[in-house]
Amino acid sequence: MSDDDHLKNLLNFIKQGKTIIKDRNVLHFSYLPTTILHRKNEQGKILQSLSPILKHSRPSNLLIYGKPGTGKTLVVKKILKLIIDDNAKENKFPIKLVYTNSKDEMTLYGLLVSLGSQLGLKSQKPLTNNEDWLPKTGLSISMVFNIIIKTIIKNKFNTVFVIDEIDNLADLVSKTGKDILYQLTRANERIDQGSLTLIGISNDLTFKERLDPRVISSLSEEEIIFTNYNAYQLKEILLDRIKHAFVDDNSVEESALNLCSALAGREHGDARRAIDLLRVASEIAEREQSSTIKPHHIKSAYRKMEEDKEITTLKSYSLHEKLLILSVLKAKKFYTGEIYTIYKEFCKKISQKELTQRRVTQLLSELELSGMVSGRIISQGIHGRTKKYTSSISYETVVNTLKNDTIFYDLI
DNA sequence: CCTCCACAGGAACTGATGGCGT
DNA sequence: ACGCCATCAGTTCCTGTGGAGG
Repeated sequence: MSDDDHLKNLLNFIKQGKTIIKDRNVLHFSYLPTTILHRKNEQGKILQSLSPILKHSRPSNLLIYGKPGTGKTLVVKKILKLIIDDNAKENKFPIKLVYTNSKDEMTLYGLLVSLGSQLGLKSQKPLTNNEDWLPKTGLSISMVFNIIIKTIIKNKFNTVFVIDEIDNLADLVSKTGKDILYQLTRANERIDQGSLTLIGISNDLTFKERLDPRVISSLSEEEIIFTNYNAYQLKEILLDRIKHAFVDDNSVEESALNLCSALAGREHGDARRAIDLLRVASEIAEREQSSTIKPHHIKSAYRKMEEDKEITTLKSYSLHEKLLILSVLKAKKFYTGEIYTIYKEFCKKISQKELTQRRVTQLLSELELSGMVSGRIISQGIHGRTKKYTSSISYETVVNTLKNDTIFYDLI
């Protein structure tokens, strides 16, 4: 069958209404109208610890842990929406909810500005002079912080700051040496009108060890842990989505469903991944004009997602990082010294100035963090101590991704 | 038991960028 | 036009170290 014929067939298939997907949106993790299953306890706890805010007194700060795809953010957003809606009805005193994700804001400054703009601070200079505003750049961190606190006091806001992936922020804080987290947790001492509550969401259970002990004591007044979903729970979550997403409840074969939840359960019980997997599999099945989703659709979806992830990360790398990946693949013994030599040859071939070895080890560590390569420190006695790298991405994938880039012509 | 290799990885610094107010 | 401020890629200089071989 030619490509054109296949497309025509598919068009007919879709026109005849034989498709299996009814509502694609349901197959996205963050699609809210479906229930958040197995999180009753956690929802209750969060609501309880936030309840003082409804009585106009200061609730305790809250720290929420859980691996990715355990529904932390979803649950928090749901509860905050509930509180806001309820508050809007009674309209007694203003509650301001502010959500930021530290991953979206790569810098401390950006994060604070994001918080500020959600409090209603404008980034444009206002016409009247006595109005507060917050420029997107140019101020010192402490000035931005003071403007935010001033706004809270002036408006008597009961503010809840939700900081997602707060571990990331903690890293930023320790890198820059600025004490923002400490100041945030203690800001209440400066606020006589209104309040400030902090909800931190973290993927990393150990991140607290990296914090200032003063911050820990006030930040973790309450802690809630979202446990990983097991395969059985994942299956129930998927079943719930299947009910809404597909034309027919039986569109997903039992064995495929089991495989899907097992594959996702193996990787830290990540519901996001389970749902993504199902979505990609259903798209593949539809393209094959199959009436049901079979296990092999799940398998090819799994492979496709793995490869897609590798390709997108690879593409996002800088030239030197790409060169280093190539060097690791071309190396024979995989030691840092050898990789660096190969890398230098590559640089000479394409007449690029090579980076220092120090920078290269740093880049290699960064590549290791993102999972592109894995390294192991080995000691060879008199031959010194080094690190041995292996690439987790295949040579073919790298070549296929980089071959369109003319600069790599001579290297692959 | 000591030495000494071949790096790992921390700290401090530089120079460029980009945007602010005055 | 100038001084500030934050950020980032990259450099320079440095100390630390596991264990084979003497």
